[in-house]
Amino acid sequence: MLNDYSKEDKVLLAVDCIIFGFDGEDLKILLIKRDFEPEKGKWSLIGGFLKKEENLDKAAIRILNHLTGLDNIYMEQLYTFSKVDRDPAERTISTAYYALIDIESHNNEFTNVETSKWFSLKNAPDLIFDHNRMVERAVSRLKYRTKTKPIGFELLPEKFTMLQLQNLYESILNEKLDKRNFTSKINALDILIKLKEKDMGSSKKGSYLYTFDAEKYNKKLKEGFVFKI
Amino acid sequence: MLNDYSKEDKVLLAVDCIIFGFDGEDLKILLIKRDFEPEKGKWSLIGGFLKKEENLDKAAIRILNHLTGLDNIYMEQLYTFSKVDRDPAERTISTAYYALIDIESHNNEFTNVETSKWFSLKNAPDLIFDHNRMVERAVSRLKYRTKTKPIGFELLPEKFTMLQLQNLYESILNEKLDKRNFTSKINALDILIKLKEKDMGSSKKGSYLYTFDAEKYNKKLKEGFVFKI
DNA sequence: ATTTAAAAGTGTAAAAGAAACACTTATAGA
DNA sequence: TCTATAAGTGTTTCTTTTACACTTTTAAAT
Repeated sequence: MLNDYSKEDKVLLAVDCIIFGFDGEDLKILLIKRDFEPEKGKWSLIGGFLKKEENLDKAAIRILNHLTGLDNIYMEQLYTFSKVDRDPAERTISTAYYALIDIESHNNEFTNVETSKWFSLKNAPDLIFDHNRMVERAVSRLKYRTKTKPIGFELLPEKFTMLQLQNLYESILNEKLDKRNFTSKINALDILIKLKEKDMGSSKKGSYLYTFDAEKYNKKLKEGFVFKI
Repeated sequence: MLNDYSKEDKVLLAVDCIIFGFDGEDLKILLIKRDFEPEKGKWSLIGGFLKKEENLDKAAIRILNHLTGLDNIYMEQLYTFSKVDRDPAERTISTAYYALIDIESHNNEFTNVETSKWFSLKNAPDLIFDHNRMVERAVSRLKYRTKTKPIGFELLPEKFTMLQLQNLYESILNEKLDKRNFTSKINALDILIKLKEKDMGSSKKGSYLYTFDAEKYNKKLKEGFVFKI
């Protein structure tokens, strides 16, 4: 006897992406203005539908790439939202993903969307459907992840100053941190490379640039190292 | 212009449940022997398909209740698994949920499944499809949750001893804990009620029984209390 | 009645980690 | 050469976590 799948309901499975960016000041999300009904003209996350021949991770990458031109971006599945009437047009389920991108280095890549815009989390507009709840959940996941995985670097340029890193953590965790304690904590992790090069833009003295040493981090991971901010 | 949903692929959306139980010794999961193809005769999580008129939480509750008779059970959505060929019979996506139940008090309720069985996590059999990976993920989520939310009590009888609680935490976290440190940590949380009653089964002296004080916990939550083991 | 055995119950000291805190240095630009 | 500005740097205090062992209670055996 074969289980009879044919009687079961099939549904549309959407993928929506919360795209986080950081401009050195504020944590931001990328939103688009919908140019189709329902909810035309309102702000929304970018999204699309899963195709039969791809898995959700692939769909998320495709959708992000198609709408923004972005490639090779950190993404993580967040949660699947399934309220019956979440999309008034049709019964859809949506699996939310969040993505972390460095705004600076991808500044010119938003080729396919005229109507996309970065918003500071604090003054982001109201979103369609259940997208506000998706963002909420993404923010709290991001807080947790940045404390336990070195993913903050995904939001920064390749080279960054200690102050930029601290500002990033302060924005994500939504709290002020002590400069000396932060610096020594980060240094104690021993997963950054301090460059000879300085960023002279922010002060007269200039401040040293760092990069994340992914190789060293992975090596330490294997030896039982636990990342913890 | 309305977005044309009709061109998009629809898929079967399954729900699979990792059911955790605790017998005072080991952390266990409830599995069933499949009596239909594919993979007939192999062990599997319980599962079913989402119906059009319900959301995933409801589906998970329905599926758990239908196959086990269990009701009013702690459940949480875990992750959505979507590998293209995860089910060889047909393209299905599966959202996994995990449930926590107290084995003792629900001992006689497994009415609808002749072939269900509790397995210690350590010597659970190999499972069909991607169910092993689901269990892995559920275990790690459970570890995290028990450290940060008072959900361990869901796995214990209404009244329990301090030692039972410690054994539970040791099983979930997979590490030995110090009795004195554990007791004072739990007492410091101040969310248990110590009963006059003793459990005389485990020793000559007998050990005091406790219950979780959900009301007090919720009141403390509102005042900013953070649960942390 | 007394002894025995077995788990329950309890506190303190040492170590580690987190938090608070302020002055010196380097350098561009005036 | 003076000035203004952010960068860079250690120590002390407090809090939290860990390590550790003896006494108490009582049922069961003698």
